[in-house]
Amino acid sequence: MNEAYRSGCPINLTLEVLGDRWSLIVIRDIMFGNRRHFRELLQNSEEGIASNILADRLKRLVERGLLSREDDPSHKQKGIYSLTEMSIRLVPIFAEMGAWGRRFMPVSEELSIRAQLLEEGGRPLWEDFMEELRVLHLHAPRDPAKPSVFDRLRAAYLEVVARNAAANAAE
Amino acid sequence: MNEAYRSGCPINLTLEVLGDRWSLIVIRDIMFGNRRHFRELLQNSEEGIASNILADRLKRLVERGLLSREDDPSHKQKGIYSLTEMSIRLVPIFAEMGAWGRRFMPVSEELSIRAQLLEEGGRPLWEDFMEELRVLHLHAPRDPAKPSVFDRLRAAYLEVVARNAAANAAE
DNA sequence: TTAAACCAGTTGCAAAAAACAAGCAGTTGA
DNA sequence: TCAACTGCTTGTTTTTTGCAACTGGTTTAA
Repeated sequence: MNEAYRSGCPINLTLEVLGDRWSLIVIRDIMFGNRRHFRELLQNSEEGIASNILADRLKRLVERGLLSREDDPSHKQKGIYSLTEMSIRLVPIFAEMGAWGRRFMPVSEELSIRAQLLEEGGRPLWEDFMEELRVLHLHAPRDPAKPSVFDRLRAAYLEVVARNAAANAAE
Repeated sequence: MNEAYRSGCPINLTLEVLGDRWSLIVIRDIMFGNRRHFRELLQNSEEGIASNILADRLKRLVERGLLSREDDPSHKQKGIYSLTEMSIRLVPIFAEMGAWGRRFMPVSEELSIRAQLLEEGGRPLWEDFMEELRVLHLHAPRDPAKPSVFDRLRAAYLEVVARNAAANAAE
């Protein structure tokens, strides 16, 4: 019943919905890691989110329209979480946050290669990626001629992982 | 001494520094409202920040390099808070957050006119604005030929405020 | 058919952070 | 000299976070 916002400022309102240490992490994992189930989000979490926090954030994000939840037809207990148009449009914010983090924070190569591609690709790439996310999460029709940005980001990430694993094995 | 980050992901690292409900609000007020003293930030706060939270955030942001603090020569007790290159480079993130907030959240006209201009102006305007912030906060040399983005944002805001005040008075 | 593994969470508790209200000592200007 | 102003601090309550164990149901494989 607490629908009173602190102010009508767009920055503030964005912060009131996303301004905590976990909400964007959850959306990031769904968006870039294509994790769609509770356990996937919990167990593959790079940052080690706790199950109660994850449950709370998923609930809140669904309530606020940033995620949707459907039952998985293949398993009675599984739920499938999907992005909505609202969260798909966070791509530019993620891209800018990634660029800023890469410039000023001690990022790891493996985890920042995707941010680098997103930064270099610029807005046209972001638009392609958002269109792909709509196909993946909103059941929008797919243009089969277009190469997948998602696959490109994933391939670049796996390449760095493999290269570093090989370098470590050689030591 | 808790310098252990949760992960080396750029998104996560950005969130670890800025992912709370007040840090970006404080930077926003310094950046767009040109509030440079503690009391200015406290008393003009649209969202009503508490003094202990403000003190804590200012301290943290200075420690992490997002703000700098100098003594005000005109008043022995006053401190002047300034943006750093690190926080000036948040302009694109603010612009994207503003655009997202405007699209999806119940923003007020008065407080979103600046976000609108920033969105419409795009990256060239952001660059101009960042250059101006460097003049204002980093003592960088000013190009006198360039019209001030800061003044344009401020004028647009005051115009909306005045228009709405006139409309209310006429009722 | 039955046991083990898997599923999405929940519960209880301690610690940390946020929110609120009041107060403080030094500084300034009249 | 005194009121107003300065950047905070202190004490208390409330809320959020983090951790670990647990729950009731489902699926899988022997």
